[in-house]
Amino acid sequence: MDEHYNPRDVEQNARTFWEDNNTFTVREEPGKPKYYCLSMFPYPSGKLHMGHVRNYTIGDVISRYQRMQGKNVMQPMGWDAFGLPAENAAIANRSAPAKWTRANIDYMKKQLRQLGFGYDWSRELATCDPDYYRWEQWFFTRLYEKGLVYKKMSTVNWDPVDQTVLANEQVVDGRGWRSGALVEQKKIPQWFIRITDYAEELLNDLDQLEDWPEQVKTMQRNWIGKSVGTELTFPLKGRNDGMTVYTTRPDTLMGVTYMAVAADHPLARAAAQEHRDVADFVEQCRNSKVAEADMATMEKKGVDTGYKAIHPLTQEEIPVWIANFVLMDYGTGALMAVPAHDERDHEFARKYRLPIKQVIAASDGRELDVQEEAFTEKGTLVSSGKYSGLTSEEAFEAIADYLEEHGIGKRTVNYRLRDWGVSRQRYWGAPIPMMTLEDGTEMPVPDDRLPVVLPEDVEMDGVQSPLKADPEWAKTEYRGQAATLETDTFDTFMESSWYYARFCSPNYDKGMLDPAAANYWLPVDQYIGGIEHAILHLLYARFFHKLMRDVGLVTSSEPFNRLLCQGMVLAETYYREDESGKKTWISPADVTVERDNKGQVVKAIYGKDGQPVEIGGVTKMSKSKNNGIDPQAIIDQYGADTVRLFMMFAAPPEQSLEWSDSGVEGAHRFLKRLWRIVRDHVSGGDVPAIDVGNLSDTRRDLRRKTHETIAKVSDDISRRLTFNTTIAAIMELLNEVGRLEVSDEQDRAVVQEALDTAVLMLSPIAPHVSHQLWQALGHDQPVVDASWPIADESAMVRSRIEVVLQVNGKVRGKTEVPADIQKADLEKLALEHENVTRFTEGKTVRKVIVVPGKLVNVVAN
RNA sequence: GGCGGCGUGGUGAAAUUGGUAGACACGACGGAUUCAAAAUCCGUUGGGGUAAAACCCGUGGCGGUUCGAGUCCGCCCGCCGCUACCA
Repeated sequence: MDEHYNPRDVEQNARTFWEDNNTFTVREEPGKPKYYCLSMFPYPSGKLHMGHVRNYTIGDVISRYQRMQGKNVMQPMGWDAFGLPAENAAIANRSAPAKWTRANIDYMKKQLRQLGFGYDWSRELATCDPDYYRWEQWFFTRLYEKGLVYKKMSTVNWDPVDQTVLANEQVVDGRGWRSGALVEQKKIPQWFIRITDYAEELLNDLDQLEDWPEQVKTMQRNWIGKSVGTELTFPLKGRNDGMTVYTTRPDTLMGVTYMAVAADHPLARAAAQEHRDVADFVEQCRNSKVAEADMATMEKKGVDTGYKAIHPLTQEEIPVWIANFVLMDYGTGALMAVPAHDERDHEFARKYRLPIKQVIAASDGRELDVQEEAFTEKGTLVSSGKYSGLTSEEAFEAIADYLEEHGIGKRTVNYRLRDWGVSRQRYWGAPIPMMTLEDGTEMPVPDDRLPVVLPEDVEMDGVQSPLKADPEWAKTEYRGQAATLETDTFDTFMESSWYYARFCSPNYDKGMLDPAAANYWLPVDQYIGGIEHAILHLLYARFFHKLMRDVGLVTSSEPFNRLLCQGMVLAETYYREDESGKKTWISPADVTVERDNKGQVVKAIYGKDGQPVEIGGVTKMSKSKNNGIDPQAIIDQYGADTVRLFMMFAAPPEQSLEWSDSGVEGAHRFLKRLWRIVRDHVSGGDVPAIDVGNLSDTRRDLRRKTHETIAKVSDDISRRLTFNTTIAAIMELLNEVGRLEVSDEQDRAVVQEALDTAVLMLSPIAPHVSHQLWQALGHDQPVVDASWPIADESAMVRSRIEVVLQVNGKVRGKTEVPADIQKADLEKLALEHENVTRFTEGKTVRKVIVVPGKLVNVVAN
């Protein structure tokens, strides 16, 4: 064993061993419990960033732990290879997106290997490979046949920078979620998948996902946005048609004082034909709709159409307004306004002096002034004719019944979720396998012509997709009839919605999935990825899984049993400001900090000129703040194990993690120390077996610590997924080893057990150094195949324990007592304790609370 | 505005079921080793208080429940994330 820890050699050796032995190549083994551990695959942007390193380290730790539990562990890796950055890079470099992408994949794969992740590389896939997207195209045509795909002309979000259509979900504050450009409105024919057909199931099945963070499930529920209400039609005075509205509060029907429609609503257009001011207002709404960045402060505005609706119960005439807060896309694009019981309606009514009529009273009878403030809770109906006195719930049913009986309305369920638009006007994506015949018929590309291959040898001009620029590409024929292929490509969320399933049979060429393999491995046991995918990716993947089930490819209904969302990686920022207030961000790698003698940072110095810089606070690593730390530099300096160890130690996985150079050094120091302790120990030669029945107190103490650590670490790593406390516990164990004065062979025997245990438990986190140390400790079997240690209950038994003595809840002393002490004896002992009597003197003891094995609290006053 | 999360030493954090607040690290300070430094090892390290103890204060703030609250409840302040008028 080498004198010093040399990560470069140690890590190279371990990697060579794993590669030579195909350690991580797995196949289905019926009868052996499987464990499918998946980390979200990366977009091959060029090189790994710290977020990847964190994500993949968590996945690898879990995988290696499960392997040591005897599971048949599959941990695959691949590439989410389609997407816009490749096009942008290709334009900048005057090369092809495919070439750029494949070069990035090669480099990042090398980095992943260097980090020692135990992937089954034989399963590697890239979504830009025709063998992959071929089956996506095949699947899409199945969905088309099932009527789950349709095309519609619709107003879509047009991103003028990316030259692409964005889904509603991809528009953030009226801007493209990637480019940040203001989104424009444009009408384009688009392909849609009917995710709304599955809205109910996607919502209900969330309840089965016990091991998903509650936060993510809540976000998905809100996104699906189910509401139960009533649709009802108000006749319009002097017109043949009526206006249909959707309400979740039919119990407030008697409080309607005006109606409101969206500016795009047919009624608004009709009114615009008749009145100049209405036309102006409609035009104004259309232009301001998406350009308005801060909708929260947007003033509610409206205009009276002049139309009158007839209240279906009272036959009263109600004015119809156009209001800028009514959305055409939700419900029917029109609503019945009940200003007394809805905040938006209230604000609007006050502004335009429309009447406010109370019809709900608070259930607890408290006085309300609905002229001042809307009362939005449910309660008891008042001023509602025959419905007065009913509760909101009763009135909901009674009024809905009435409307249905009289053919005025019906109960309706509404979702906020919209269908999934999958067309993109980009080049670098999977071609949508549809074609249009000369006679205008649209049909899917037949199976035997799939895949529709994306040409890779192209030149990007930055304006038009090469698919659209080349008039020849789309030309085809069908049964003698000329036809043209669709030149749009799929949303890249399509590829990432099923890759987890393809990993089960990545090279299968007889179908999308090999059902035997898919049903052996699926569902994924543990999925790990960033919280930013909490809604979109995870919802689409869940949707795809149900679609695949309904096509007969898988038997399960949900793809991911357990989900872990890791937090962001943050770093300090530094900057300088010039006279104009422009900030120049300086990389933390070029800055050194000075501290006062309390350890407080007082100054930051730029290494290149020795002058101070401003400290800008800790934020997510990003290009814009120039605070990204390149993992490669850290790996080169300290080795992969140090990086992995630091990442797992600095914070629990769900929390954000702050990068710290000194923390990295600390992690490295720990590994060096471990190396030295093992080296010193093994230099003493072989050790005898532990004479368990005949241990001195100090040896028994160390042995107890060893087994307590096993118990704690096993729980932390499997149930709690708190790797930071795992590492802390192993450090404690080693500190304990260091404290034991080794004087004879039995001392060495308990030290051997402690070190064996420490190395085993550290091996999922720092696998390279553990590989070597395990050998050095005298084991022939590689640590990666070793069994996880099992805590020996008998070694954890204590004969004496320390209990805390409290008076009125304050700690007044501690005392060591036999572990099996009787409650009465312990109570007596406590009351006689010197420091306890000091505080009970002159008082009456009212009560004594004994928590067995923990504490005694004497209550006295 | 809504929903969710968080707030603990100089710093990252721990405290798992309401039961010893600050484990484990980082940093800082002191010491050993060294010609010197790096590396390494040992010690101290929430604040006040003391010769040392005792003791007092302390988990964003105020209140409450409890024998006992970082943990539960209410209100308030601050930070972060998601979401954006969903009838």
